[in-house]
Amino acid sequence: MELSKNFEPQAIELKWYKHWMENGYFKSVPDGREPYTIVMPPPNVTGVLHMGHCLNNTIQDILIRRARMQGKNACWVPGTDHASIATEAKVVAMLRERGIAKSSLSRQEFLEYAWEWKEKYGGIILEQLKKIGCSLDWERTTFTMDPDYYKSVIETFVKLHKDGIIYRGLRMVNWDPASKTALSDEEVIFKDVDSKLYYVTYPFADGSGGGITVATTRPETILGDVAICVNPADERYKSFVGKEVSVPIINRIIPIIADEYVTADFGTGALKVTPAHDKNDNELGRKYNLKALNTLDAEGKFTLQDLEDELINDLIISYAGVDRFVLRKKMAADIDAEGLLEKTTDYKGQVGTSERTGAVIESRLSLQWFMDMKKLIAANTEIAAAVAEEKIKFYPQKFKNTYSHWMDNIKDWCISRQLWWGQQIPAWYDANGDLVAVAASKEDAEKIYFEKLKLALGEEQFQVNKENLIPNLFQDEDCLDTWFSSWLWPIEVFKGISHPANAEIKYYYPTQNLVTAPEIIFFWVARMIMAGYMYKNEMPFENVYFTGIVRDKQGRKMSKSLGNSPDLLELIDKYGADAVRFGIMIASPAGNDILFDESALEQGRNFNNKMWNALKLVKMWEERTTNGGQHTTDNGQGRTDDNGQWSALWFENRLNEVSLEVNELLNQFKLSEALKVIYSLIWDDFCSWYLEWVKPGFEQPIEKAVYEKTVGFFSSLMQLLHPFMPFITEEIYHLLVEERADDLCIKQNGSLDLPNSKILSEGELLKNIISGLRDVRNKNQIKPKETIKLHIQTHDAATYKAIENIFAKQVNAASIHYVNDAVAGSITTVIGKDKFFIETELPLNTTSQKETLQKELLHLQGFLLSVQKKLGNEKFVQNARPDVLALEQKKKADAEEKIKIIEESLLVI
RNA sequence: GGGAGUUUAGCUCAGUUGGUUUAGAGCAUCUGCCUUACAAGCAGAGGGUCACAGGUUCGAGCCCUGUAACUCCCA
Repeated sequence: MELSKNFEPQAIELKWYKHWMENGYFKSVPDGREPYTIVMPPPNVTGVLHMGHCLNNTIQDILIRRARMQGKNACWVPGTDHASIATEAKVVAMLRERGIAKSSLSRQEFLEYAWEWKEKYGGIILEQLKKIGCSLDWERTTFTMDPDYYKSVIETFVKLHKDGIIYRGLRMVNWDPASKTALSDEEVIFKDVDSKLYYVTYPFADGSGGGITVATTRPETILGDVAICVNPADERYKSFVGKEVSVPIINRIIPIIADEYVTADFGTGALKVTPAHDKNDNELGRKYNLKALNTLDAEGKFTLQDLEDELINDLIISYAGVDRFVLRKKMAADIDAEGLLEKTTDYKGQVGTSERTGAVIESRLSLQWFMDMKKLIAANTEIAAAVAEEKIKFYPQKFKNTYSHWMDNIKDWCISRQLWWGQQIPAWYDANGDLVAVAASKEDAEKIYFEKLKLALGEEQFQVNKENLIPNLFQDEDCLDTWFSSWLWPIEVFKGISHPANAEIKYYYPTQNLVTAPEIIFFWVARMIMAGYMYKNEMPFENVYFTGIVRDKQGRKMSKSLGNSPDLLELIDKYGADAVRFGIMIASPAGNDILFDESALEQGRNFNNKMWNALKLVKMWEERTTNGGQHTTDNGQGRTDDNGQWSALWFENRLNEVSLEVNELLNQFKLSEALKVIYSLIWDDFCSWYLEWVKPGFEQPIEKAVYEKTVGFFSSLMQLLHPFMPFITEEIYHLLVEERADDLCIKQNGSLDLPNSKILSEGELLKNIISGLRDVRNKNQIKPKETIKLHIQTHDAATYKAIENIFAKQVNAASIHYVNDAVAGSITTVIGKDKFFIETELPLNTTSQKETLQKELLHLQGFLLSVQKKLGNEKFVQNARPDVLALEQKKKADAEEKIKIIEESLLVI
């Protein structure tokens, strides 16, 4: 067979993915094997594959493929999230493009458009995951608004309401004026902004002249002010407390009050209190029984609604409908015109913004549904304990603290959203808008309605008026926070809520690993743990692996707006999926951000190419094997020649050694390190050393046994690498031996033998000799083609005899002799404790040899000195552990011996 | 403001309960090679006061205290 010059990934990737699918290798059904389950964090249904997904899913694929090869029943569940806000925003934008306003549609009509959009664009991302080789069980694909899933979410809500954990209340919420919905605290991102502090004076109402000056970043809320507050200990204002001042522009008379809450050294030490537009002000307002006057509407525009009882002038009327940020400047100017703006200064502050729309959040008093988190956690102590006690393990561990800290300071969760795309809140109201029932269906709600009536009217009256009591209930218009459905994910993908105690949930739950970003530790991870303990009385997963954020070369977060996020599909086309997987995995330890650099993909592609060429080399030997048998032959130069047997023995041990190491690393989730170790095993040990050692001379045959061993090693290497780079490894596995009966994808890992340390250290010696002698050749400018005669002065000729044939070939030595004395007129070098004399035709350059040896000598003398110092220290000798002491003594003896050898060598040069 | 973490070669990172050769790897750099698998390659080399200042110890990259810079989370 003719193999291409370089590895060409495109065709083979398609071929193998199809083959794996056709054979159902990714499909999982419960059986007698141990399950190994991962539920994929469901991407937004409208999402497209980006670097973060690629990293995240590559990691999951590595874990799941490894488990599959370890004989476990590997099940990786795909799916998508309906992503309420994000998707609704996209649908609204799409409608706008078609000239349709959301407000012109009924809920039903809007949802029809949304589903149409979902069917068309939803799940593109799942197709893209196939390109990077993800071995997901596609038959299990789940969507968070599938009928069963939807039903489960509703049932969960009803039950939690019944348990008193979900409640409805008028609270200050985070309001997103762009999408006109409430948000949870977790959806608010704080950002640093350059703003201004406006120093506004409120004149005393008694006309005594003067006033009190407050510093505010938000003059646009001034018309909602109901008090001025100072710290009671603040000497400057003590006499002011109890006085009244007048609010600029509207001339409302408000009191000056005192409360510890105010910090005396911020601004002027006086705070304006606006209960309708600030959380803390709202607290103050409640404490002192102050009215909350709302002056901003749902879109963040000025509204007169709450001011109608007051004297409103034309200026105030002109504010109606003006956007908050425009209003800020306008009002500052108007206050200035009244002579009440003392000054403005620059100020670096923070504002909350919406995670989805980026809009600046308003605190707004609003009637919403909440979950009482403290109550929930108190009833399920395992939620906090499981992580604290490491029943659920976090990688890296530091996130354990983050989790605990959040748990300790948990706030109620606002779960209602003023959106249509999502699970509609199962609350029912009567014609007056009063809440009648929380129930999964209208029928249930009506039943409850009648029960309540019966209770209120009495049986008799109820029966009489039954006919006239038409319920006329309507459902809450709002829908639930997306995360209120995703928190059921690991349970409901196996129908654990909709069909409890079914065989699947029993088998697959709890899952083994969750791989996700630390950003959603509160949004999702913590809440899944809650749901797990509440509904299954069991943790949802054993391990959580937190990936880092993918950043560009300059450390900037990848984002659409910066345009620094490369097109993944293009990268896959250019480098191949295996190379992309390699590139993204090679430098991404758990929890660390990864700096994405295309050169890492090049490294991956080069690695592919290296393996491809190794394959070509091995295939060249296939037709030229010989049955020389196990005996050694005389190669005519007085050296024994084992035809590669020793090399094969060495590599077998090296392979075992590294395989054990890789196992250990993977058990600790050190994926990146494991890949590095495999990379080096293949490139350095296998290609650079082993293949060169067993490589026959030009057009010479290779020992059949060695050839077969080599094919076996190569296959094992592919098996070791397969979870990381599935495509090329499967391809090479099949090309190495044509007509294989099995596929690497499901090949089971065998048990590993402990390596023989003697062989391994001999291998190290061999490498050192070759490197050392090549260095000498380089430094003395001996051309690769020129042969040398090698004389070795050693006490251990036996070890050398076994490997001399190998290093002779590698350093192009025509002959090897063992001597007892220095060889005159040769280049001298010291490797380990042995002296090597190199005879060449070239004139000798003794200066460079001397320099090298002297440098080495200096280093050894310095080293010896430090060891001697240690050993000369009585306290060390008394206190150090015996094995440490013995080691230091050995170091000393070794150094002294080496120094002696080098000194001797220097004498004869 | 509260909390967590990081600081080791030009870059990205390893460095296990303190002792294994006066600190390791990959990439990048430099030198020499078109050697019949691979120039997307081969062979070799150089490069670090382990952020800084103290301390504990016979012994510190690792433990303690302080300082500085950076990052993340929370308010």
